[in-house]
Amino acid sequence: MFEFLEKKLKENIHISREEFEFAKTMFIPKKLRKKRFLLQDGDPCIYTTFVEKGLLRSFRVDDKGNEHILQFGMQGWWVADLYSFLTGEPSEYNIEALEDSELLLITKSSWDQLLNEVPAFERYFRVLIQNNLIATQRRLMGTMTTTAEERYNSLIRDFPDITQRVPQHMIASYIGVTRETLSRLRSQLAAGS
Amino acid sequence: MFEFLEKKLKENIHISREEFEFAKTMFIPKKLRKKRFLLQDGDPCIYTTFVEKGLLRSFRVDDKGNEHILQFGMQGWWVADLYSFLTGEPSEYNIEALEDSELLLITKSSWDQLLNEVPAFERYFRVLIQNNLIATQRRLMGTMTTTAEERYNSLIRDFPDITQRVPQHMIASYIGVTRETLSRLRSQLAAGS
DNA sequence: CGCCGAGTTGAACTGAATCAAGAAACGTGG
DNA sequence: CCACGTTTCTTGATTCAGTTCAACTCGGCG
Repeated sequence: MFEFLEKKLKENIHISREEFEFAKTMFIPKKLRKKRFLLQDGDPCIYTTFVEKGLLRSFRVDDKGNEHILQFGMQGWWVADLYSFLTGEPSEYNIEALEDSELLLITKSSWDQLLNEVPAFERYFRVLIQNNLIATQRRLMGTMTTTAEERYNSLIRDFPDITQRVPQHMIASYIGVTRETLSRLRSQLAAGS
Repeated sequence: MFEFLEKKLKENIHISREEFEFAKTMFIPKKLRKKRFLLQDGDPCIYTTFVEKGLLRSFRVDDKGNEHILQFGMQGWWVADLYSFLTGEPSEYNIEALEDSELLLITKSSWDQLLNEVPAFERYFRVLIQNNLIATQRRLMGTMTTTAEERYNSLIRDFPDITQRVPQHMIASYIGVTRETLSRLRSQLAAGS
């Protein structure tokens, strides 16, 4: 249940066996079946989640009822609504399993304790958040500088298997277009190649 | 020269006088006159910069020659192209002073040393980057869910003095529209109120 | 004085959204 | 294992927000 977390930690930081054993006690293992929710908007996001296995999505629903995906969370990724997690305010996001998933949950107070008692975790999360910030800045500039087609292409370049694992309308709501537009885009791409 | 940095640090973390004195030796003070560049695309971003006084912008120029502003850096903010700073790769961003500015620069190796020797700095930057990530995620979702008008309104709500300090075409390239569109937007707003 | 960057306004154009309808794929219960 | 309803995907017609191109104004500054 902790294999992938251990792998990811060891890739990034150096921690002792005792520290890892201590860390393990801070997490709550949870299995979440496909289509079940880990967080629903209106509720506070009380956990940060590590994906041991499976696939999550975090998304917002706007006033017109359209979904907008902030993040897909695959194996080895962390998923949460950071703002709600840190402040305790109600979240505007939903987190849903797109596949049967095995998760490791950690509460804010356990997380704080972990960062205080094991400085290597402070570093681990700093680097993690740093990389996430870089990726999010890229995606933001992408929405301003590139067309929907280029954004689609770079998504499948970065995550080739995503087309097999998530329905197209969700890919559309990740790159920021309607499903109709993505459908037309794809038929043009298919014709052109 | 270090007043504002000291203030910001003390707001967020607890460090001893010795630690702060040590930190001060790691920074390179620099004055940068309006319209001068701190970073030009193609060069690696070798510094992370704290703005003691003045105003910076970081922006990209796309293939059509249009500018897209990633960030305004006002007093108390940090500015860099994180990716280039961390990897040493050439940057795709420019950083320019919009007002005569007083800056504190720190190189990657000094920064690494600071984080290693003073754990409170590791925490400080983790929190800083975390807040930046939350803000960037908000802005990203904003580009997908809101109109140019709403984005303009929330910008001036968050930074009321920005309209006095930066020309309108730069505000346009921050919210992601052309200057013409912003101009029309504003005349509608003025008429409606 | 003349020039240049900044801002405004108008007209034509365009990429994507919206509205609408149908086809294909999927899974759930009988 | 099939039947039926739901979800997903596609295709077409129309609309719309924002871009592009172009011309003109205004204010500062060498």
